[in-house]
Amino acid sequence: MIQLDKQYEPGEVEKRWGRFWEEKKFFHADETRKSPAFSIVIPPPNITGRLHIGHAFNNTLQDILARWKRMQGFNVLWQPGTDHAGIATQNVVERQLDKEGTTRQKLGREPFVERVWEWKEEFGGTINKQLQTLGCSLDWERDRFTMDEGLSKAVREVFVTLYEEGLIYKGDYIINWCPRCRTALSDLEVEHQEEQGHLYHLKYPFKESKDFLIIATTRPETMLGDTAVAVNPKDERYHQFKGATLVLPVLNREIPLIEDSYVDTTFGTGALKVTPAHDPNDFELGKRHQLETINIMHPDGAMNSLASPAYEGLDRFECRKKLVGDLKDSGVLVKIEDLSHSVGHCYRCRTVVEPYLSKQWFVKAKPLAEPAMQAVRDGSIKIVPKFWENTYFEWMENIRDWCISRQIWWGHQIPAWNCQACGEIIVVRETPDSCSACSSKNLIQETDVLDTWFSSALWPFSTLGWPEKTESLQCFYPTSVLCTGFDILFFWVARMIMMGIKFMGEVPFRDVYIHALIRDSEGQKMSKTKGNVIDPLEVMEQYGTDALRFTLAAFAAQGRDIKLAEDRIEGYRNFCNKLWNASRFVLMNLDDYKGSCILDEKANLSTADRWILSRLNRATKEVNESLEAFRFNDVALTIYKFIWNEYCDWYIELAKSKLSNPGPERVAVQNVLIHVLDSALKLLHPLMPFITEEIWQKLPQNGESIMVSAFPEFRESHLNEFVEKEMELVMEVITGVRNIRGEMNLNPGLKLNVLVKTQNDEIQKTLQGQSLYIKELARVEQLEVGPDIEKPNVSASSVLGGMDLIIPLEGIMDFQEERNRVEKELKKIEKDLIFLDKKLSNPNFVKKAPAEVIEKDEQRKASLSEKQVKLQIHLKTIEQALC
RNA sequence: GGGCGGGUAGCUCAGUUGGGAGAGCACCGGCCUUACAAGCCGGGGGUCACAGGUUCGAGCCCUGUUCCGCCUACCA
Repeated sequence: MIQLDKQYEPGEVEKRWGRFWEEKKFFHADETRKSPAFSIVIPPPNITGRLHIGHAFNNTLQDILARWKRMQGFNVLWQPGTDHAGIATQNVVERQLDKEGTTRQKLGREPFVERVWEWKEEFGGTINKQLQTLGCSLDWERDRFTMDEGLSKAVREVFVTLYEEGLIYKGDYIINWCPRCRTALSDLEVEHQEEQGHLYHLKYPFKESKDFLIIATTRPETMLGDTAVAVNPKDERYHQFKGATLVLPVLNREIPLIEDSYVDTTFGTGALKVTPAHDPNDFELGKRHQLETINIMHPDGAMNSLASPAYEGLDRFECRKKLVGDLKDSGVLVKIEDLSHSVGHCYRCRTVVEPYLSKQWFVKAKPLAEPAMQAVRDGSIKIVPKFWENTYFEWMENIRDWCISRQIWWGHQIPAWNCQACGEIIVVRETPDSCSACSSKNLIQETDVLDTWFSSALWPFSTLGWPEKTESLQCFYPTSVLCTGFDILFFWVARMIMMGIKFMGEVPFRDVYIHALIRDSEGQKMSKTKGNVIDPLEVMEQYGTDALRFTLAAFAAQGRDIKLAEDRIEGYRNFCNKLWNASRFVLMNLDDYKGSCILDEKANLSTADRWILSRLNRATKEVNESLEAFRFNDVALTIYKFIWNEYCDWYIELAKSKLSNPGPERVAVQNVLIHVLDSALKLLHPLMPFITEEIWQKLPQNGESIMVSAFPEFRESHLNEFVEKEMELVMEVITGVRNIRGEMNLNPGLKLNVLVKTQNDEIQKTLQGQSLYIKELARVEQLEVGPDIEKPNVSASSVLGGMDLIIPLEGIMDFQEERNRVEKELKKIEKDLIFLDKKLSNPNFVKKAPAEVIEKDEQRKASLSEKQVKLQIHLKTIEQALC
């Protein structure tokens, strides 16, 4: 006899089955298998990462899909791996060095990179272990890292090919520069924030006269790099100064007044200071007018010698302060206005980003973006929910070249070599030993590394062995679904599509499922600094992994953000326990059971049996359809309701009476109980893998694991609308009796006699046939059903659809309670009748609404009227008794 | 500046073709009914942000307003 504890204890169970699945290699995907493939690549978490609620959410959804498809018989690959996370990881190790009182510069490049590898070996596996704890069925044998050998080869192949095709180029441009990380950033890596700043108005005198222009700037220190002042050619205010020369204050540099239609006449004074080396617009302007570019800053954000000795060495913000003071003293500063404007910050360290002129590598984006847009347009890739397609197109249409070089050390070093003899740039797959132009052996490799997202963009095929033509690639590319948050739609998803199409000639995935992001209960982004983090590991510890996973699935509606409420987790923990106890009940009643979980189709099934089978099939249908459409919340809700509100609340209760006597009825009920439980566990398994495995292993089945058992399929033959109607009727009577009992404060233990008066033969037959259920579940002593039942004067009564429910209460009747109850109900009926009357007396409604809608309303009106009359009569007798 | 998402019960959220609004938690009343008190039974609670419009009929479709959140953008 199998015994379960009274409460489900997840801790030990989860460890046990996690190990079991691992040992049995159930997560392993075999590319030689014949069955159709289903593949997902994990959004590779950073090796610096620790499992946060976002990971838990993202990976739970993927695991649900993987487990579901696996049970459906697909050859499932869920590809694991981690990302080297260039800047983030470098920062972590740099902080470590800082504690040791040293820096990466002191250490030198190679030893530093060595140090990062050491760090990776020691701590890089954390996130994978945590994903295992979460139950993720990733194929760990295929674990990849964006810097491992194969992926590095892919990166090199892609870089060289793009360079050869002219899609990668190097040049001097204004880029976003983080002075703290001392590297370039792509446009995406800059986070803009609206901040309260100042607009400084400065006087720039003309060389030839005493006149001056007033220009406005938010970054006064950049004036040290000014090489012109620009006005709009249409701006009549400045026509008289055409061709004039100005003298830059402080430095006394002579700079020209130029005309360019870019200048907005309505902003400030309509005169714009031009700093080509420190502003992207000014840079373009400078190119158009062949202006000199003067870079006044060191890479760390301190001013250099070109900023004049007075400011050299000062940090940009100190310089601003000092300069403003000086300008004020010298009368150059006219006024300071408050101005709120958006300021860019480094997405890794929050430092204010500086537009900075430097030599960088870029990917020409337009030619790659075009086919990537086409793929979504023609449906080769489907984005779910669809509204994200707009955002995708919006960005892709305005895409700008991608700055891919980073001045850090941790990452893929750019495969380009500079010939020290002739200046040739050599970009090749294999490290060259001499210059292709002048044969010099004096070559130095480019020191920059690639943007981390460059290697991530190749993830769907690089992980499968590309550029080799591997069997894995053949089998699993294109992948089936990509599941991710919208925060990396541009960073990652769009770039994967571009690279996938370019290098594989085929989209990287068929569906992109974009889920919401998890926020705290205030709707704020969770972050350690705010202290509003829900730690999934703690939640798993406290409530169990299955409860967490189910909660996440239940919250996964297709919106934009999720405010996670902790009490919901508790609620779903209770659901685990409910399932546990239902199973406990079933197993307790299986001592003499010789059968299996397979439904005995020949058995003589009761109405309740056929009802639960019908309901099971509806649930099965819904679960499969919802999973197909990535409606995880519907999946969760459907199973929850089925297990709790139908299987537990009704079927198990209905089953009890039939279980009490040995015989064929008991066997049949045992069979249905176990069959439905088995199916429900399977439906639930993708969401709650651990508890379902634990219970399933105790059922009379001979499979190895629920995770490789067959997922339930919809069977139309098990739908039975007639039986569902019958049971609805039975439930209505039971609920009706309970309602009266509750409302009239009758002792729950008190056995009642119940009369049901009805003219309807079907109802009579059903209630008489199912009277046992009513007696058991409503605690009824005697049930009498018929057309000519006399209603005793002292009785509570309510009118249900097509029948009157009468409960004689001689001696225990509280007339006042009954009057309140009936009056309450009459009020409701009156309200409904007024509404219906209005509707049905509207000629337009009767003329235009579909016949079935009108008929439905008319029937409702008739039955409500009948109910009203009966209740009024009943109320009268109550009132008489009260007098 | 442009775009997107949201405003539904006290709280957190569902609501897939338009036919009188649902769940969980919280609340009220009653129960240790031998699977489960992390439970069972019953109950109360909503002008579906606001204003128009389309329609016989709108939480759902259209227009406008407003509040919250996000993305995007070269007005110094």
